[in-house]
Amino acid sequence: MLDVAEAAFVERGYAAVTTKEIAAAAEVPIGTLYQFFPDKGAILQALAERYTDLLDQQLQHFATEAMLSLPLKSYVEQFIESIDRFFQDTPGYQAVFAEITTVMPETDEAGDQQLIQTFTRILPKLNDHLSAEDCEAISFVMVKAIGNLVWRASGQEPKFRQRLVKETQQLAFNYLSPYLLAAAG
Amino acid sequence: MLDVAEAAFVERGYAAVTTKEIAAAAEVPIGTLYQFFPDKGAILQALAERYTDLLDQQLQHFATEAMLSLPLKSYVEQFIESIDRFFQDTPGYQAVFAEITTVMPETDEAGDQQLIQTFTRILPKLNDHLSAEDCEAISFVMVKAIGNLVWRASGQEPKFRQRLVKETQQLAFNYLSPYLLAAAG
DNA sequence: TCAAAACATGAGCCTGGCTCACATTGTAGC
DNA sequence: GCTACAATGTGAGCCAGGCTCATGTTTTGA
Repeated sequence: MLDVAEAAFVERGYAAVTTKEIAAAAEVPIGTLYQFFPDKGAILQALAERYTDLLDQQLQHFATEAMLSLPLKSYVEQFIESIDRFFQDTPGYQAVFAEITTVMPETDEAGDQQLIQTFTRILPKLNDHLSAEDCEAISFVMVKAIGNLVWRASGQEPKFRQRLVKETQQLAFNYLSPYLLAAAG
Repeated sequence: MLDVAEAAFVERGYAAVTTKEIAAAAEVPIGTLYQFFPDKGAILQALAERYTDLLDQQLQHFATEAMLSLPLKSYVEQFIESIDRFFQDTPGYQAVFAEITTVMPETDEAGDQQLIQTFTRILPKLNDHLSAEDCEAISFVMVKAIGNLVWRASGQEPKFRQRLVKETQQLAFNYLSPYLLAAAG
């Protein structure tokens, strides 16, 4: 049912898809659809949560020993590549989150907050001198800046997209270096 | 008329405001409203263009001799402070652009593109060794990353917001340094 | 076997964007 | 001043889409 809605949203956009269509495509009467979801927005929200959990899971991978022991440069590069790949492989994510921001800003915020928290928990493992405040601010910047950049990049021509991903890696590395490199105070 | 719509959108959000209400508040019949704007989205678009021009004008200020001769650090700091101030002083911008992204993505894209172009024209004045490609990629990153960061920061608690603005300045400076500092190749 | 509870259904309500037939005002030729 | 015609203003109502709820239909349990 969610999958049917997802496919429709991806293809034609949230606003253009009617609840009647979703119900018809899922081969259930509208009444039944409204027993599972209190309103149209809830369908979007359910999808959003599914996606955020998926992306969050990917981030978790960067909390593993193997990853944490990499040089910062490689770590950041792989991190961003992984996000880029997620966006490429999950076209629904974009379709859903483009809408979520306006239709349900709280849900969008909650999703970002989940990612920020995950990242805030990773940071001390890279440098245990960082204060909690630092970690929160850095995570915020990373999630909001990189999330938006990679998202916007994914809509560009492949060649330019490649370049933008590289720039994003540069941006992230240059930003994090002073906080995370051994030389930092 | 635009001002009436703006006030309503800021207060209650685009979706919650009906065209009938706008017409009533502006003391014109709906028919008349629809002579000025082909549809509800056009009102939003008109507001968006007004805002983008306003912000673009602020960016132009950073193409002046006086500004260009500043050290990169101060230049970047003032640049971002200026954007932050714009967001603070122009609550309508946020209300409008939160919607624009989904309701009229082309318009949103066009707005960003206008800012990117302006910035692409400034960059060679800071370092004339940069290729056109470099300039475009850097501008893209700056507009999308900083725009989003400052926007999201503006919804946070004042103290945290301050911190985020500082981090954004750091982010921008660290990113631009290799491209723009004399030492750079 | 039969109440009564639980669930499924889709006709239709309601709201909000937008239209268009009609009213009003403005213009020009006599 | 009067009439014909154009330009403009107006708001009742059309239509689509989100959502409800009265009415079946099935399940449960005594």
